[in-house]
Amino acid sequence: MQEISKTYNAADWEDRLYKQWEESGYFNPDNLIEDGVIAPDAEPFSIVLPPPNVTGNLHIGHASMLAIEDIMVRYNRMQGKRTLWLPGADHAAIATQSKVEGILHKETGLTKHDLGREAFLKKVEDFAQSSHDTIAHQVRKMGSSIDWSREAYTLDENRNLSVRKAFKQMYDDGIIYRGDRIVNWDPKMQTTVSDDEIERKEEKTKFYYFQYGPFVISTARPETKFGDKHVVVHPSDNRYKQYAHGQQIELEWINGPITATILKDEAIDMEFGSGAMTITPWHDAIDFDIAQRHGLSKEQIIDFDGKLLPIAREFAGMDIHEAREKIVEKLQAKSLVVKIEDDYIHNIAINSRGGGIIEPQIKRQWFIDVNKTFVRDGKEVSLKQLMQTAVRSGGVEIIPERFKRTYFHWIDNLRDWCISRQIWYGHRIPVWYRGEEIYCGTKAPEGAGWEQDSDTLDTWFSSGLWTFSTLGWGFDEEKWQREKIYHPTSVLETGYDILFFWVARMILMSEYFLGEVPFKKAYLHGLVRDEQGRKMSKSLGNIIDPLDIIPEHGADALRLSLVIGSTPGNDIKLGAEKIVSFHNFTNKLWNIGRYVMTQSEATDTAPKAITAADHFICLRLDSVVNEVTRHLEQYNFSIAGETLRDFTWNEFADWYVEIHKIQKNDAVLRYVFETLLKLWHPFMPFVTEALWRQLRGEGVPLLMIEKWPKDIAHTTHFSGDIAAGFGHGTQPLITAVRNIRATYHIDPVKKVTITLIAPDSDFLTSQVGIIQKLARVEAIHILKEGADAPSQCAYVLIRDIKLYVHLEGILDVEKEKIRLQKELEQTKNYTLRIETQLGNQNFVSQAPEAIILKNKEELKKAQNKAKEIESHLANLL
RNA sequence: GGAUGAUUAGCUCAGUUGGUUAGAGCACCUCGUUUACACCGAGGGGGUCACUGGUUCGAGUCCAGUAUCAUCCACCA
Repeated sequence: MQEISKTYNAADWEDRLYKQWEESGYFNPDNLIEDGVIAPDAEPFSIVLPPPNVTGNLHIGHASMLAIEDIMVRYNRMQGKRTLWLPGADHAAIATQSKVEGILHKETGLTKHDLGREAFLKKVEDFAQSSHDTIAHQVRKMGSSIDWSREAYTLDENRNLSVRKAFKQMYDDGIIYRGDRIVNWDPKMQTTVSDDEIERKEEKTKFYYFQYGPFVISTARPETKFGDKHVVVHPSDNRYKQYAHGQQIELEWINGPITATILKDEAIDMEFGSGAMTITPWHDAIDFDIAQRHGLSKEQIIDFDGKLLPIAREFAGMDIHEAREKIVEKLQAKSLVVKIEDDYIHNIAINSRGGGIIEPQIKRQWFIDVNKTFVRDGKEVSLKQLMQTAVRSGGVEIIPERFKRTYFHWIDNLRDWCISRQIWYGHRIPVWYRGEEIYCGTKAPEGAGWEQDSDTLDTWFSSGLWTFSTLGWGFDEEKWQREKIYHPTSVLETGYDILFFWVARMILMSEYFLGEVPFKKAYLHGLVRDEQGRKMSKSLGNIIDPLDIIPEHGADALRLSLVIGSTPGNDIKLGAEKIVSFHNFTNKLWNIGRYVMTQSEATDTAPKAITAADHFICLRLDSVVNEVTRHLEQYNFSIAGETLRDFTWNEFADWYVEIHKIQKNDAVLRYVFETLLKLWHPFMPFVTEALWRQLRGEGVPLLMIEKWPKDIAHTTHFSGDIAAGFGHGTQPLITAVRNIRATYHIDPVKKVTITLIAPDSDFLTSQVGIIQKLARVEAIHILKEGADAPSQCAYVLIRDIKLYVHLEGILDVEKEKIRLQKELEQTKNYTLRIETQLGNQNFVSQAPEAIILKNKEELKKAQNKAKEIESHLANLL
């Protein structure tokens, strides 16, 4: 037996073990089949890694995502499924370009235009590559059992082919169109931004009231008002009923007299300001809609750099922020200013991807029409409807369910998706122009003189295809045919913050191109926050970097602290203390292992005899196996982990191991511990694998591919009557039946049979109907007092009625044991037999007192009075 | 303005279709170093489950309202 360190030193093991796993090839399901670890026709289980942006390092949120996904993947692999976890990275077009522009400017003072498209793109690619390498390293550090052989990038050659195929198909179907529409223009980054990428920030500003002919209009942005020649009021606003819709008036405005037209439109809020407003259709989405409704012309006031156009006359060429005060001065000189408020709170729109203040502009862009209908399975549907149906029908189950509402609400308000961006880093739009000719295809058209559209696609267009573009769709038909067994993927695990950006768009794309959902379940995890619940950010200095934690505490401790205490859709708070406590736990497990190793040999598989304590721990283990399995199936990772921790520490280590010191049963000790290692493996892959190798020797198969424990080695038989001890004489019958149901975990839908023994049968007869209905009782037998109690029953006393519930075959062993413990002193007329199968032998125990011995009290005695306990236990055999 | 969630021990949180005396980890107090572990063990204190009503034999759990906090969506020209 080799010397084993007293404490677990994660750093000594982790890299070595990861290398061993990787070299085994078992992260790749093909190898699992080839080596006979799983059956060739095994059920697939697949997850795509939400591709991290190549904008830098992974943060703690990524670590949490990796931990949860690795639990699912390792668990399902051990369940014998054909398990694939497919990695990749996202080019994050606008975010990455913006980041590199920033670095470039800081380091050299140059802009991307100084370098030119090609040279700048080279820089971005270099940056992306180095980010990618960092990320891949970090993903490994977390212990992620990912199939690196299938790694993909949203902007690599293959994905480009998928994107082109997708674009062309949508273009040919008329789903993608080009149009002049109002878009969110970022003058700083010189690109459009989608509605979802906009962040709003409160700003205190001045608010101006101007005289506009007979009307008073208000605005926070006087600089947009040059071209306003329509004043709009609500149709039912009595203040303006003397004016007719379409009526023209002459008035004095910023640059002289103009003719304005009065419009009546219900979009106006009568309560706000004077209830009258002028519109600037080119620079405001609502004004644009009003103008569209009334067929008005639109005029651009501000150029794409944020400067005023010639319509502003002497202000032309001026930056809009500078111009504002000057325009107001001019209006003041003309006595057109009615009032100026100073503390007006108003929201400004900002490009959340590191850009500037959004200026709405009308621009020719590419859009995906979400409302256009097409024929699918003989029915007219739109993309919106496809997205709705996928979730409504249960094809995609969202966990937690409440996000369904958010999802539907978002779709209801969804407008056409602007997919073109005026940035360089991304998939070029596969459209070519030659004069008036336009060509869309997966390859450049033949012939000279064609020029490709200079815009690129929104990054979410390519990530929307991710579940199938990674499996060969669009670039390798043979691969796709082979691998589409993994589609739809089993589950998508990602943050709720990208429900709209990504989750919804994947559903859109997959439904459109494949006619199926991209994943069967969407598990949405929360954000990781600091101890005080604040977002982690550089400026607050509260960032926990996974790479700082892992060397000191180990990846396992980090994983546990991110999983335990975390429920889907809720943010989790993480502090150093929590990590330390799980570090202590990994060490605890390590030391239990040390004890097991010094006490037993790998050959200890069959026990010579079984004591009551052995039975008890085996029974408990079985119940833990069942609970943990159930929780994992239901995505309750936190509860699964807690159940395991409580059992491992409080029952196995503190109780059974102590008993083992007095009364050794090495086979049972080993059996329980090795089963625990398997159960813990998905949560803590490193320390469990390290212990496994030490317990079994280096040459053995990896714990990673061991079979998940599920064998129920224990059966229980109860016979005789069991007294139920609640609410004697105080509660009505229904309550009693419900109590028994709850106590024995009887399925509420399941009907039971009850027997009542009472002196007053008339009273009972009158109650039969209601009891049957409310307590879901199949049959009620009423017996006269003095009749014999039926067997296989629990009974309860209610006043002077004895109620018996027939329990054959539906007793819950756990609950029953606990209850038995309490009832022990009062009732003696039962027997309890437990059979335990270990190694090919059956062991039978008929010693109920031992099963219900008061664990820790007995243990204390055992420690203090070893002799006494020894004889006590000996008597039980 | 609309929506969603949270409110349980000093702190962080469990509590899954309503059911015996509301749990855990950390922190705190007492005792103990007995060969797996002091990164430990034994024991203990501490909760009007935010508030007010309602439904029920029974409510932390279900319903209505209130308060505080958080997040998302829409935004007023």
